[in-house]
Amino acid sequence: MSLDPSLGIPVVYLVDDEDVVRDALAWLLRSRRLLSEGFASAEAFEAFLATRPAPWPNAPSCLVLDVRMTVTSGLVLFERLVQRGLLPQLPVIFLTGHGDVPTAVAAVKRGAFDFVEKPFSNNALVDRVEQALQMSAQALAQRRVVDGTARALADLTEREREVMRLVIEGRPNKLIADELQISVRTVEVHRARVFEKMNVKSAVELANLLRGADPAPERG
Amino acid sequence: MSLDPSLGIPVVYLVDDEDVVRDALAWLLRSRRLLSEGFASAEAFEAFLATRPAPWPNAPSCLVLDVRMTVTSGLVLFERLVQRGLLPQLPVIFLTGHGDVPTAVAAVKRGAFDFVEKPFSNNALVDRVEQALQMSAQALAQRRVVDGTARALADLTEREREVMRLVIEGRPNKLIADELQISVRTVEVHRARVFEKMNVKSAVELANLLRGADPAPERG
DNA sequence: GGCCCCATGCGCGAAACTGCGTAGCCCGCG
DNA sequence: CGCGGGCTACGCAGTTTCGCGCATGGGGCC
Repeated sequence: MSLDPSLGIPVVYLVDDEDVVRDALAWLLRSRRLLSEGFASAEAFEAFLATRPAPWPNAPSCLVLDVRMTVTSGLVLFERLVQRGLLPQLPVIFLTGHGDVPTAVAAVKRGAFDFVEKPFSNNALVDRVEQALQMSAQALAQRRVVDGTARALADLTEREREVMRLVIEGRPNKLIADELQISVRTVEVHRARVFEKMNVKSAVELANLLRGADPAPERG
Repeated sequence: MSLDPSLGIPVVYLVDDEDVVRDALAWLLRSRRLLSEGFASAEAFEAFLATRPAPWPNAPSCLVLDVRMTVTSGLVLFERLVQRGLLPQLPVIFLTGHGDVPTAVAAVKRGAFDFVEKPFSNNALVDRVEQALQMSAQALAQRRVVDGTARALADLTEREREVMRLVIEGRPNKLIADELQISVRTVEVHRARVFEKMNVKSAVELANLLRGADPAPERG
């Protein structure tokens, strides 16, 4: 496997309230040439998050998270990360001492990357971490594309968006003009501007561009 | 929640080698007005599958599957169903007596709809079954669309597909003609035939149609 | 009063769509 | 063998749509 270097150096975040665990993990990861950063509580990690600029992470990252912690449980922190939409870019690997099937199943269904019981095999864990980083890299690349089109989209005029909507439904200018109660010429102007701003040359390209730019549904 | 009646009556398949469990589940489901069908082994269920016509299921269905069974484990059967691509249309709810986190996590990550420990709450299980049926119904509806376009696609000539490919890349007829070393007129003919066979009126509609007709990637 | 957005008109050339007709090729059917 | 039918390919002509430049005008906003 190989990570796109343009995405930056991968980082593994460790959140566990036991110093020894964090230290052991940090040592393990370091021995495999993986950079890590430790936090002793969910609060500490969230405080760290608050200092990060908006589009975060920008480097492939993953979170190794202890389920049971004092003050705030790993599950709660996880849920907050889900809410913030950080999941795809920051895959979460749970660590737990006490195997609890319903919790594990719920976490995975909710989008956790993995759920590992302690004690764990060093090899296996590092493998999972690397797979998580891989997924993060993919998500970051994907996000770049989506953000790009989203920014272009935001730059459109209201009218232009309106015209665009009808264009990507496949309607000819004439019908669009009719529907919006404006002249064909005006539609053409808007259409041209949309193509220009979205950096495409045809309606089909525009449609193709917009297909990848919307999220997928959830599961039960 | 409501199921599309055009999809047929929902069926819950029960695979468990213990008669009492099957009977209890059948009774439970029946009391909630859900049709079920029991199988005493993975083999029995697969034999049943073999008697089914190719596009199956055609009614919303789900499988309640015991993990531990003699002869063939539920996990093995599950894996075979995954291989056959039955998962989306036939969500699988695992039942297990012995909580095993790694197994549960692996199953869910592999696409199992749920993983429930015995003993379970009747209410909760029926809820999950109904959600699974709901998902199945969605998957079936989705499959219909995909199959429809796939059939139409298969009805195209080789040349027509070729032209179509370039059309949905957004290229004008002129360039397509150039690329295929044929006259513009011929391209127009093919293009028109493609639109006719695919039952669309514009290139954008065609692109939109083909977008939904391909599967999604996997997870680690 | 510039500046931007929206809207429109006119006109030209290019591209697209359609109908009608032609034609070679291959293949199966009687 | 001849004939119809499907596939591919092309031309001509007419209509429609598109793309674009040029010009005009009104309504906000700083």
